[in-house]
Order: sequence, then structure tokens, then C-alpha cells
Amino acid sequence: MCNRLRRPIVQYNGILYRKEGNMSGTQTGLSENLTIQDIADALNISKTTVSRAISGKGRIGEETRNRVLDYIERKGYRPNPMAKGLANNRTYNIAWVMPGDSSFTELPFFQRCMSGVIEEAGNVDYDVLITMIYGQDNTGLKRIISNRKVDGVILGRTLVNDPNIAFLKKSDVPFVVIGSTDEPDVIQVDNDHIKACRELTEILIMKGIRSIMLIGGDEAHVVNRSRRAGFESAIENMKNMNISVKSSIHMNIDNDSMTARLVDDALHDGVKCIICMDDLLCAYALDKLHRDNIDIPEDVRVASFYNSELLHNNVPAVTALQYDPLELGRTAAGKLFSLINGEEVNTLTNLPYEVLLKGSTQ
Amino acid sequence: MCNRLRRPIVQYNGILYRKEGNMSGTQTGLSENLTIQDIADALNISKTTVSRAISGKGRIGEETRNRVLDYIERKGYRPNPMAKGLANNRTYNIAWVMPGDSSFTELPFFQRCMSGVIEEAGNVDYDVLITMIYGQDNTGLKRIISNRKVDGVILGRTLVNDPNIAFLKKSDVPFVVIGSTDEPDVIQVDNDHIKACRELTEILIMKGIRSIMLIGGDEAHVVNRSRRAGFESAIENMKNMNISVKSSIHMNIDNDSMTARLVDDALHDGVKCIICMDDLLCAYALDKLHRDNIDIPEDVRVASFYNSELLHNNVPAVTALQYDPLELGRTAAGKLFSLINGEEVNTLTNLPYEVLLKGSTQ
DNA sequence: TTGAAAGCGCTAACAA
DNA sequence: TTGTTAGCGCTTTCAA
Repeated sequence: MCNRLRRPIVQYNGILYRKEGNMSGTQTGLSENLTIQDIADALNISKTTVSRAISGKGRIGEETRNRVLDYIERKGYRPNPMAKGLANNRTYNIAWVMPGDSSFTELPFFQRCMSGVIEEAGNVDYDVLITMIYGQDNTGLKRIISNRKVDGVILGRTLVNDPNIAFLKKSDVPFVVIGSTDEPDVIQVDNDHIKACRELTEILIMKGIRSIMLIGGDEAHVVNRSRRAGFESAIENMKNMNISVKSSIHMNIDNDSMTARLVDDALHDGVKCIICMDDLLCAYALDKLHRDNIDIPEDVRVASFYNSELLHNNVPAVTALQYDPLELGRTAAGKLFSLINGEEVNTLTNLPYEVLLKGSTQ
Repeated sequence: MCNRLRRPIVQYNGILYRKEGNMSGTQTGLSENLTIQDIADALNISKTTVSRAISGKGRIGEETRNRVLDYIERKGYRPNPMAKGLANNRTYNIAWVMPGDSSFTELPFFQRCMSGVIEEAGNVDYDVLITMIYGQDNTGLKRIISNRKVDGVILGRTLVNDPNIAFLKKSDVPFVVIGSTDEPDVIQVDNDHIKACRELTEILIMKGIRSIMLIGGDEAHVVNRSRRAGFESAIENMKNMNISVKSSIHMNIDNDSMTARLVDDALHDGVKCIICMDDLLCAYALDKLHRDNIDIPEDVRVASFYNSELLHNNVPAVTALQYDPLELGRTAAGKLFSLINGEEVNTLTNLPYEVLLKGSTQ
């Protein structure tokens, strides 16, 4: 059951005759598995001409082209991607690579990036194949590459000394990363986290805050290092302006109890502002503060270096940096298609960000 | 830049000679783009023989086969999927279709199902192409189907009168749905929600609860109708046993304020147990109860027809039904590959569930 | 047990 | 402007 239709081949005297036309009066109203040969036969022209009409490459008479295009339109012809792929050495697929650990996979960030990638791919009739990296295990990616299942790859995030980047560089497949890396010659699409975090931190300090705690995530992730660097650079800048700020930084925090403990410490030490590197950490911190009936912003201010739905229902609204992951995905895919088409692409692209100043730091 | 290697074709006197061997001393240690012809040449046998050694089909000498397999192993040969696909009329890809509205995409449920699908696909050297349905808009799915980019499709959830199921049935592409449907002849993988919800409801009633409110989601989703049916059937059963239970059902609830209002009503009406159809609704309800300082289970008991991380941090722990989405994904993919290989597959598969009785209904 | 050759559906170089 | 033909890398039929 469920076999695709195949044009019947009829055999007489050991000679193969292809049955003319196509056999389907289909339910979808589309002729299935029509080939350019069928079209050529129907219009009394050659395959080449049909191919030219479709691709737009090579000279072809205006009238002939229209005849072909009309016919194709009417019959709902779609080229066979396998055949095209074989002839062009292309798959018309790209890969989207994202972390497989559920704590990351489920972050809206990656979902949105992926949507952007899919959207952009659809525009050029490409599809998106998905694979996950589970910790160190990138067998999925390796399979896809060595099987030559895609024309390019988008890496959803970057690690410090990223083994996947190293692998992709060697693999000779075009790729783009969402995020930043020190690795040279890698096409990167990112937000300028250093600048954004510096800006937000400086704004808070300018508001008079003189004691800040920064709660940060896994240092293996480039983005977390960038956020830290932005924060530190703000503190440094202020110092140069003779504004001295007491600050502490706590990295590699990844669960609610660690966060709660830090929040306790902060309150105990008279910290006036807690900045969290991402939405999840911030949600943990807010949770803890609410449980303890601490008033925000009266008792302590709170800000997040990444905004998301997780923070949307909080009262008061949370000051945060806002990015557009959908656009990151779209842009990365756009760059990748340029690469695939052999165009030059600049290495670094920074997308804009917004600083949302809300009640939590009033 | 970044173009794939192509074997150089050298032309003398108008005759094309393919340059022997392959040109790469590659960084990956794998010979790239080796073909069966190259292997045949190297071993002084024919393409056909090589093909036979690889596929295992057709007669071939033990020794020849081993020579070929050894060579392939050493050189890291991987067949070109485009060429194989063209010859076999296969793509070696399947599609995973899930709702694109962010409120759904981001549910852990779909992520896990997808992981299961990807895992199972990897086992048979297939890859997973992803597409999303945005409300009524299934152009992505249509593109994939009419472009013949996949050998089969897995639909991540079912709707009442699902237009995607109708579309796929007409399309002649094998497909499996995760969820249930009234549509005949559709391969379905699901949990028995009716039975599970009936069971949990009956257990709660047996514990002495005589007034229950059910808060449910979108009735366009088959799963929500099933959960409702299970609940109703429990009430009915109890009635037949002369246990009369006061109950109310509220469907199509999809945000926190609607939920909060219902919780208010429940408390006002002396409802003793609030059951939510899914994790998100339950999280909304718990939020509201905590804000109002209502004691669980003393003042009101709470249960959920779907367990997830969203409920894990609640105190007390929440009574809920538990499923294994990863296994749903794996199973659905397994069925799909059977279909693709022309095997018979039974239409209905129900995976097990667990009833977790926790503190929230003590 | 092995090989020659045709075919999958498309592109592109060359000829007309 | 159009057609002929070879080729992409694999499978499969038929013959040896």
C-alpha cells in the first residue's frame, strides 16, 4: 500500500517502451510524477527546452517558454528534487542543529530561531532537516554530513572551543552559526551581547545603584561569557568616571536552588540590584523573591539580560534586554543561502537589540 | 568558496576521461565523494558487484563481498543519497509536522515527541525534516508533499475534522499521526486518554470527593475531547453505582485570567477538587491558588490530566497522569518506517500511562 | 558468481 | 532559438 505511482513500463520483444502521457486522474487534481520528458512529448519540443523554460537559464523563445510554463501550471508539474539534486550536486535541504538536552531544546529562543530558519528556507524552496547535539554527542550531525544530506548547516548556538564548529570547518560544507566564536572565518549572526549588557548595566548604575550581583549561566556558552564581559566593561567604565560600584559575579548557575541561595546572599549583603543573565535564571530569582515576600523594586531591583514569556506575567514588569530570535534565524538562513550560491558573505552580523526599562528597576 | 569537491573531468580530443581514483587527501580522514565506480575500478570488478556487496541483494561470492566491504570501511565510503534516491524513488527523509503557534511549539510535549522521532529515524539512516502548521496555514506541508521531499509524514497532533489528515490521505504519502482521529484507515499512535482520565477521576471520587470542576482546553483538539469523555464517563459510572457527584466542565480555556476566574468560581461554589486538562492550565490554576493563599489539598484539591516540568516544583506535588512523549515519537516513527517498507501496520496503538497520586489530592 | 547496459529525471556542453 | 547527447551515482534486468 501507499506506494508512489510509477509510470508503467511495457515490454515488447525485449524492447522497453515508455507508456505515453501520464496515468493519473488523481484526487488531488495534480498530475503526479510528471517528468520533463512527458512535458516535452506533450508539447512536441525537447527536454532541454523544457528545462530551459523552467530554470530561466539559456536562450529560449518567449512563446515557447510561455507554452511550457502554462502547461506546467495547468498540470501542476513539480520537478523531482532527487533528479535535480543528482544533476546539480545539491540536496535542497539545510540542517538546523540545536542542543538536545531538554533544558535547552525547550527554550523559546531555539524554537523561534528555528521558525525563522524554516520561513527563510521555504522562500527559496529549501527544507530544513533537524538534528540535535546531546552534550558531547554529535553523531546526528556527523551522519548528516557524511551522508551528504544537506547543502549547508546552521548551528543554533556556539560553545567556547566548539567541537561542532571545528568539525564543520573540516567537513567542507557551508555553515553559519547563530552566536559568536573566536574561531576565524566562521560566518556568525548574533546580537551584540557585550554592548547590550554594558549599556543596560550602565543605565542601572546611572540610576544610582551601587551594589549589583550578576547571576550567570554556563561559562561554556560563548553568549554567557559575552554577557559577563559586557557587565564587567560597564563596571570598569564607571570606575574610570570615578563611580565605584560594588559588584559580584556568579557563573555556572543552572537551577532554582542555586539561584535561591544567591538571592539570599544578595539580600544579606545589601545588594541593591540582581541581574540575571537569562530568562530562566531570572524566573528562578523572581520566584524566590516572591516566596520571601521581598518587594521589587523597593527592597531590591531585578533585571534580566534576556527577555521572554517567562517574565511576562511578573508584577512588576521586568527590565530586560530584548532580541528577536526569529530574525536571527531568518538572517542566518539568508547568509547560508548566499554561501551555498557561492556569494561572498561578511563574517560578522550583529542584529539590533532593545533595552526595556520596566518597573522592576524603577 | 565552500563548494563541494567534484571529480575533475579532463577532456582530450573531445572525449571525456574521468580522472582515476579520487583527488582528496582530506582533513577528515575520509575519502570524499567516492563512487561505486571508483571502488569497482580499484578492485577490478564491476559496479554491479559493488552494489550487490553493499545492498546484500543478489548473489555474490563471499570473498568478493568481503573485499568490497573492507575497502569501503577503510575508505569511509558513503553512498550518495541523491543517486540512491533517484534509482529507488526514495528520499530517505521523513517529515515531522507540528503546530507553529508558539504557545504549542514550545510545549515540552512536542519537543520530546520530535526527539523520539529523530532517534528512531537515525537508527535506519533516515533524517527528519520539520515543518509547521500555523493555524489553518499548512503551505509548508503542502510544499514538502508536492515537491516529494519525504517518504512519509508524522503528524504531531490531531484536530477534530483535521484538514491535514484529509490532505495527507489524498496525497498518497504514507503517514502516521500522534493522537487519535475518527477518520478511518489512519495509523494512530496515542495514549488511551479516555481510559486514563476516567481512571484518575474515579480514583478521586472514590477518595470521597463529591464536587469537581474540570478545566479544559481547545475543543478543536481531539485529545481534549477524549479527556472530557473520560471524565464524563467516570461521573456516569459513579452515578450507576449510586454515587452522585456534582461536576462542571469548562472547555476552551487558554489563558491565565480565564483560569483564575474559574478558580474563583470553584472556591465560591464549594468545589472540592479542580482538575485541569493539561500542565499549563494547571500551572495557571496553581498560580492563582498560591496568590490567594488557598491551601492545597486542605481547601481544595488539584489534579492534572497531563504531567510536565511545569508542575514539578509545586508544593505539594501534583497528582497527574503521566505519559511518555519520547516513546510516542519513537513508536510513531517505527510504524511509519514499516509503512514505507510496505509492511502491514495495525491502525491503533495505545501506549501505557501512569497515574501519579501525589500530595495535591491527599 | 559476475558484468553490461539501461534507466531513474534532471542539467549542461555542444552542435545545428 | 532549439535539439542531441552525455553525465550525475545508484539499482536492476538480463545475459554470460
